[in-house]
Order: sequence, then structure tokens, then C-alpha cells
Amino acid sequence: MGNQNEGGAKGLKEGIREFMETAPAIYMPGLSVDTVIFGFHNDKLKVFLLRFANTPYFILPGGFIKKEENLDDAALRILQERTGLQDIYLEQFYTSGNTSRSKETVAKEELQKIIGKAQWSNWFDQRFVSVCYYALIDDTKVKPETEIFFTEFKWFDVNKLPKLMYDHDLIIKKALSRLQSDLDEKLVGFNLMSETFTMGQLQKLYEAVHQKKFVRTNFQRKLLSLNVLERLEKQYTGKAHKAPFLYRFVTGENE
Amino acid sequence: MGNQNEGGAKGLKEGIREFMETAPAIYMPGLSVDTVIFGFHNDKLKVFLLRFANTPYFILPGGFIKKEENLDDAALRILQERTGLQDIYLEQFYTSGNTSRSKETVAKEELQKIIGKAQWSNWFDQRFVSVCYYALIDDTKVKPETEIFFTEFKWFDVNKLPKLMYDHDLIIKKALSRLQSDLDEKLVGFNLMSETFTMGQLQKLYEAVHQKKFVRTNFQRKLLSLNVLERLEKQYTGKAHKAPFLYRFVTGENE
DNA sequence: CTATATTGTATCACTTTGATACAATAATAA
DNA sequence: TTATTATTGTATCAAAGTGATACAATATAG
Repeated sequence: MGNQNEGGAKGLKEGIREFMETAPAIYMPGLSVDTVIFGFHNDKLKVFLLRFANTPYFILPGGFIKKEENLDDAALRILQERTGLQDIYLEQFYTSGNTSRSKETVAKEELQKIIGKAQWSNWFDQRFVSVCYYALIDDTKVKPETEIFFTEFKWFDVNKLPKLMYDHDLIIKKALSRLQSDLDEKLVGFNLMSETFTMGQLQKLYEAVHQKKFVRTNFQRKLLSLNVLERLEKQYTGKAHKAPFLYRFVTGENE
Repeated sequence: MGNQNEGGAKGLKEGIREFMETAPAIYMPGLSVDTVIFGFHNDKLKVFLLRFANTPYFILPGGFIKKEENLDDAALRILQERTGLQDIYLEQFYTSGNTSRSKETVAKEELQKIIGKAQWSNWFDQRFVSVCYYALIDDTKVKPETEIFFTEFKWFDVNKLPKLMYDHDLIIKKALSRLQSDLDEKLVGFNLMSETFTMGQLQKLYEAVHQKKFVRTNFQRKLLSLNVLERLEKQYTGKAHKAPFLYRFVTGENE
């Protein structure tokens, strides 16, 4: 991180120039992938965002699709590059393709501040259609690294997002809406938790995703009735109250 | 329809050649739109398909995205071109982007039979990522027209599909699955019906989409409890039994 | 005028859900 | 050691929703 900051605008400019010159030979034109990475800590649902170069704007982790690369593989590759994680739960949920999304935003403006109006900037002048995925990760395992384009990474509360580029605020809204459905229908929640958890922690997760409170006893009854939780031993929490059970998600065929 | 058949292979070949020459200047490269058009007749859920040129294969109505055209607008334009309808319920549900989808299929082979391996054939040699929409239409209003690429249009029972090109069988499956969710959650069903309908007709629609039977009395109770149906006068059906009520869907704010 | 097919409504048992009560217990405070 | 505190696990009751069945109503066919 330090050396990139010291490298400063010049290194960044050179990096962008090099990227733009090589990109057209490697990637599909006009197509990108954006990922909404959800995590869960401090009882809050978080989204992982990158600061775009040295602007005040944040951006979803994204990238381009190689000419002979499957869409899902591209999304996975981009996620792995950003988070260092190998096994990631991924779900395609939307493809954003309004022409205004590239124009009305600050992206180009900010880029031009950095690199000037050089003729090789036309990779980013393109109109892009972006295929969007959401990812669920156990955030305790993330090892993100900054790089030339993205000088800072940060988890944001899904309700307290920073200034975002393009239509990324809309995309996050759609991702959340889809996550809410999937949480109930496909029980994807465990991807956001560590291997074992208490019923209280699980309830906090559901409350963070659905953005509303549940009655504790009914929530417990409901989730136990789904037969997807395996009850383990009691947890020694060190808290001044009855120790809760630990649970683990089990997929239908696992038993 | 007649003149195109008489025009035969030569007219087709010229048409395709002309399309391929002009396409790169008009459309985004490597991107297409496919639409799964659902209709409902004879108590069956139907899908509208086009015969690809003079091959034995059928294909989803699709097209390309103009360089400065919004994705949704492209889908709507393509639908209007195929069906002649103006107001169409459209829902984006999936983007298909495996590299194999273009390769493993018969499309290229069939095309080459028609046009040979001309150098200008490379528009269709591209790898395509396809943004998929489903549409719900009152099929009594469709006025489709054949054209140079598509020599026949036909409604197919969703359970009795013909040979399909690319991964269009998979796309139809995904569309159906999404329609099933949306039917309950967003009550999109009325887009498949005429303005007024009986409870029996509505039940047939739900049974066709969900591919299972419902108990008549419970279905009626359930749908009436949603408060989205306005009861009109009795229908004079000419059938030898009690005349059923007619209903109309009303959106929440309409009243 | 009767038979037939189908519709509209009611009802009963059963399940699910919302709300509340209460006993159990791990750590802490006295 | 014992009482207190916070939270957990389980039970229970009423209300709402669902599956299954019964039955009266009625538009046409014969």
C-alpha cells in the first residue's frame, strides 16, 4: 500500500495507460462484470467497496471478461483477485445496460483529471454493459490488496454507503433485494457466517439482511423447523447468561 | 410469407450477407438479447419460437443491441418487431455467457451450409453474451411476421419444445423458473390473460405455470384474499352449468 | 322439467404464526 | 456461597392460513 501511495499520480497514470493499451486485445469490448460483496460483522450487513484511484468516489469491485472466458469464471476470477478467497458463493442477479450509466457519472471526468484526454483513453469511453453478481463471504477470511486503480478498500454498512460511481448505488439496492429473497428460499445465509454459530448470531444476520426485527422465540422455532441446522455442544461464551447451543448448517444430502 | 419461401436460398443468402456487412457499424459486438415470449392458450403455457432460416432448428426471438441503445429498449424493440405489440410486460432474468454456447451448437454449421465460409461471416463467429428477458403477452393480439432469417413462427407447449439452437433450452427453463416465482410474488399473471376472466381460467393459468393442480375451492379463496381481483357481472358462457363471475385484476393504487 | 356440469360458499381439522410466559443457567456482584 | 442479571430453550394460547370435503345454486342440454 505504501509504495503505491509514494508512486503517486505518475505511477497511476502509467498504470492506467498500460492497461488501456493492452485491454482491447484481452477483453471483450463494452462488457464488464461488477460484484457486490456482502459480509457480516458487528451485527451489520456490509458491502466491500474500493476507492477509485485518488478520487473521493468508491466503486464496486469489477473487471472485464476475457475473450474466451465464461461469464461466471470472470466473476470468480475478479473476486479472487480482490479478496484472495478461493471458494466464494456467487449469484448472478442483474445486467445493467443503460447508456446513461457511463455518461452521467463522474467516472470519465475523474479519469481525465488523472490521465488527460489522451487518445488511448477510449477503452473507458466505451459504453459498457455490466453483468452483476453478488458474493457472500465469511469476512474474517478476506485478505484484500490494494492495487494501481484502487487505492483503498473498505467495508461499508449497507445503509451508510459512500459516494458511488456509475449506477453502483442502484446495483447494490438490487443485490440486497435479491439477497433477501435468496436468504429465505435458498438458505444462502451460512455463507456469511463462520462454520458454527449461535441462534442469536443467526437471528442478527437475518435481521441485518431483512432490515427488520424478529421475535426471538418464533425465529428459533422457524429455523429449527427447516431441518437444516445441526445442533452441536453448548458454547462456552464467557457471557453472564445461559450458554447457547452452537449450530452448523447441513445441506440436505450431507447426512 | 409466400414470397420469402419463393425467394428461397438465394434471397436468404443475400439478406444474411447484407446483415453481416452492416451489423458491426450498428450493434454492440459480442452482445445479444434473447426473449422468451410466454403466451397462454388451450389451458397450456406456450413459448413463441422462430424457425432459423430453413434449418430444422428453432430459436428464441432475439437480436442485437444498438450502440447507443438501452438494454431494456433493445429487448422491447426486438419484441415489437417480432410480435407487432406495443405494450409488453418484460422482465430481465438472466445473462448467458458461457463460451461453449456458441461453439457446441449447430448454428454456425447451419449458417455455413447456407452462406459458405465467406470472410464477412465473422459477425456470427463472435462469441456472444446474451441478455435474456421473458415477456408475457395476451397471445390473441399477436401479429407476428416472418422475415429473412426466420421463416416460420410457432407457439410451442412449454413441455414439448422442438430442437433448439445454442443454449436456448436452458434459457427457457430458467425463464419458466423465474416466471413461477414472479407469478406469486409480483402477480404478473394477468399479462397473460385477456382483460376479464373467470376464476376457472385463472386457475388453469396458475396450473399451467406451476405445472401442478390446485384444489379449486382453496385456490379461489386464496386469490380472492389477495384483494387484487375485482368481481364483475356474471358471465354468460353458454355452457351447461352455473355461470361464473368475471374478474379483472386491479393494481393496488387503482382504486 | 329433469339431469348434468360446474360454480360459490361454508365448514372442519390441521398447520403455521404471533405473542407471551416461564424455567434454566453462566457469569457477576454481593 | 448465594443472589442477581442477562439471555437462552421450551411451552402454550389465540389467531390466521391451508387442505379437504360437503353442499346448495344455476345455466344449459335433453
